Amino acid sequence: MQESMTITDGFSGPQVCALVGITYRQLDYWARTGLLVPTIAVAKGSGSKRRYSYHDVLELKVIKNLLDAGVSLQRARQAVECLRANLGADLAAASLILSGSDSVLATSNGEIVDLLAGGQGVFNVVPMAGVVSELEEGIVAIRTESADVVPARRIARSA
Amino acid sequence: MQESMTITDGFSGPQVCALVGITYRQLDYWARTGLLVPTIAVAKGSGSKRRYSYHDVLELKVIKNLLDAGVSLQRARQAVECLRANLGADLAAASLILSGSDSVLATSNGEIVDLLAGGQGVFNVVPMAGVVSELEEGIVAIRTESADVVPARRIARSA
DNA sequence: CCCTGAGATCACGCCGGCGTAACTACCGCG
DNA sequence: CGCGGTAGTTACGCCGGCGTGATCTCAGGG
Repeated sequence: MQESMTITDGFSGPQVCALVGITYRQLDYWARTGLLVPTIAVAKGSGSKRRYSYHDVLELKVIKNLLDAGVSLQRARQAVECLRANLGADLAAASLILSGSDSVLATSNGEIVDLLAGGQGVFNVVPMAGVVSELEEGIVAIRTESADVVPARRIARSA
Repeated sequence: MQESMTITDGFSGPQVCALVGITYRQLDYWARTGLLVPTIAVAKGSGSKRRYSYHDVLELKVIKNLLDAGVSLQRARQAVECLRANLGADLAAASLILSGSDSVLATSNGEIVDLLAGGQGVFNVVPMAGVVSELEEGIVAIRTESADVVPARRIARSA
């Protein structure tokens, strides 16, 4: 998926909103307050376009899931930092765990159990497999929609 | 601990604040908005006294821990409901898990792992052992303080 | 009875998060 | 160039949660 995407690709603001299931207002607010700033291209004024990477979108999806679980944006900030510190990890096989001011990407059930057993306070656990698969489905869907539009034009050109 | 407490005992508002680590304003707001209404005695106007049971205080401690983990009051409401539905459970050996609109008191690591594996979305996990032990320590402490005051009077009386 | 301490209540306002509508600017096409 | 579509920006206000200070009421003691 990522391999087929070049650096000039990425996702527009509205695309991201559709993929992640959030309002444009939310996305804008998060960009403005520095929670999640697009890594490919920031906004340069009215009429310009932000550009988000695959990893940006994944992070946003995690934020959304945390919000749905009643977790605050402040706390979600911690999750984003952890994910950005683990850019190369195999996320689909991991669970992101927030505990106090620590954050861990646990890669086995044993690791999770150990963390929970050693804990005081509440843990927020984000199984990443679901996040990744859901996002990939969404990306396939919008790429398919875009492809539907483009080939029609190309057919017209060759005829 | 609970056995030594009769129905007329319980904890005052300010005692609860000290035990749980919250402000009076918070406690008052939660009582007024119905998040956690004291079960022994509600407020009956200015100058009256609320009275909280041990289980009330335990629930409040869970709420506080959830807040500290960035979880919203709305979500904490779910935790309270689950705990109230399990009044007789051995809480010290369980973990409270919030998942979507479901809540479970898991009593084994295997159960926790199964829940996490079957999940979409984010889990809030509250290991109850820490909550219970911390609360019991706190209760011992305030009972000790109260006892310090009372015996001194009794010594004076026998001398 | 009066006073004091304790607990509850009231009132105002702050802050975060974001809904909603209107406005601005950019880009591409004819 | 003009126009329309699209995306970003601005502005106002709502709501939840609660800090802070002032006020009210109850209960007990002198």
